[in-house]
Amino acid sequence: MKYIPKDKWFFCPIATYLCKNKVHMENSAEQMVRVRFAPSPTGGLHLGGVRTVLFNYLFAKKYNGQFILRIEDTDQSRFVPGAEQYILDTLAWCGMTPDESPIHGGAYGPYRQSERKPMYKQYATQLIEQGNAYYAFDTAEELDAKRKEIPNFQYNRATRTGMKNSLSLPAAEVSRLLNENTPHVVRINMPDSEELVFEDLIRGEVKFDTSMVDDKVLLKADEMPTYHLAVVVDDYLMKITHAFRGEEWLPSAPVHILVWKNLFGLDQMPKWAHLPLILKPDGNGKLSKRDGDRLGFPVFAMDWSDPNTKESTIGFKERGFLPAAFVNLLAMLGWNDGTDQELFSLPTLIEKFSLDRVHKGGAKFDYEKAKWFNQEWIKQADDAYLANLVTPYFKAAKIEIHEPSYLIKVIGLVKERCQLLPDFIPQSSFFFTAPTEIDTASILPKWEEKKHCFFDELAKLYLVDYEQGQKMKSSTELEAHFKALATEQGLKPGDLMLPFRIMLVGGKFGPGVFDIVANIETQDAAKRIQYCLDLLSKN
RNA sequence: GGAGCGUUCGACUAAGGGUUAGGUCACCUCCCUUUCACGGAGGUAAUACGGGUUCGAAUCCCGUACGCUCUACCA
Repeated sequence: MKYIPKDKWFFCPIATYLCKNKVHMENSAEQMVRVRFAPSPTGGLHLGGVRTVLFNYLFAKKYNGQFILRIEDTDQSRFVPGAEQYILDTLAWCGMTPDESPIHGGAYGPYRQSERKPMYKQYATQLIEQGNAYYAFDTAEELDAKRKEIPNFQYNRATRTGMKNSLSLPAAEVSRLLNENTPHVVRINMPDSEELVFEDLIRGEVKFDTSMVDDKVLLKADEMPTYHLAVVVDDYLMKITHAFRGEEWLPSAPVHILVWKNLFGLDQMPKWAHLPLILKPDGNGKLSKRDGDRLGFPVFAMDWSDPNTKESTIGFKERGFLPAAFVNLLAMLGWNDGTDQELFSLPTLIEKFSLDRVHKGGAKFDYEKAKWFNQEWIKQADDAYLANLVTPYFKAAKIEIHEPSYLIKVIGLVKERCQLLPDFIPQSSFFFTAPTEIDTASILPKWEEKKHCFFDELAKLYLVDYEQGQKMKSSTELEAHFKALATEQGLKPGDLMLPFRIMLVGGKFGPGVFDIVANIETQDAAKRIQYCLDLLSKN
């Protein structure tokens, strides 16, 4: 294909033809793909939520479409300050920038439902006029009483005649109540027995019998829409072509389908895709924040502290996950590309993503595997990039970094043994400061005078080397020197390695012993040897 | 209770009528490294159950079981 400037390809018939926009869009081939993520800003963004964003984003970008963020804040009683900003921050951290949002703007705003309030009532009125909805005057108390009285009370065609609404009351009474501004809601009028069928992009054909669904509230007493009305009206007004949401929404799909049918026509309706749930590692339920607290892993993308309850919850970001790893592991929960590949960058995901490879069944979250993904991404990550991310942890641990290039070098040496960013501290602190905790217990059993002499000698030689300007620089040189000295004294080098390691790092961990000596100064090494020797003498 | 959705190793998944049911994480063994990790070589381990259809079923059909989601003037 010849190159077509991006701003020109709209006008190029060949490009339009080749453009992948039209996949899954059989009924309206010219439409631009538009998807939305529509969270309610009530708290931290949970794994499942971020994955919904991801699939939206991947799909949109795959087809050169637009990804919209719409804030569903119709429930004023659940408003939580900061939650919207948190969502924005999370998307930014993950690298999934919306094309349109409350802060990015766009041609279909406003993007907060609370600011769209005046737009909904007319649609509710239209439904009433068409006979697809009705006024209901029952108070919350009356409904509660009803629910107590009848165990599985449903407001539906069987019960609505016994309730206070414009279907059961005489017209004059209804007008009176309306004129007196009696608080009321608008409920959908579920038809008697109609089969509602739609094609779910993931599950195929899904059928519902309207006689089984109840008369959901569409417009609340405060004239705010419920989700059921808002999702339809806004998806229509914002020209959404594909609607992705969690599987928990499937049972209310018939309500939305019916509203679509009666308001805008089914041919205007976006394609639905109900994503499988992310399940808790043990048991089978939907993963909740509680499970993370209980099992010791994050569930939210980033730290969240609730301004009302003051409760704070750890996030993947602050636990030390790389955004690339987080996105990668989320993508693999319910999707794969059909090959054995598991490591994908965001651009690769965009390229490879396909809805027909999304699973139907829920996926249990496995924190161990999540950490493996992170380790893989740490291993691939650029050392300077990691240095940046890790610096705050060093500050928190009160370890001073004098020379950034030294940090970068150290990171290259230790990164393959770190699963999470904070692991860099124990894995590399000894490159900066002498260990304070020495695992002498691991030395003592095989300790002997000969070894003491050896190390005493080694320390002296290191001091000499330092004073002469550090002639021994490379780890190979240091190793050769060490082994020669050991052999000279009739000792097996191998028997000295573990004690030496412990003297330098404090325990049985860390990179190659001579890589460490080569990076700290020989004077420093000498000091550590002496310090440990003193400790051992005391035992 | 009702409706809807789902069900392959412990976990994530591949295989869409014919494979010794494959890979990855975790676990175990060994090699490398006299640490840990990385890397390498092996190992344990699965088609929920019962009927069909078929020469042949994880795969198609029907039941059953189990699980989950929903069943608010919450999303």
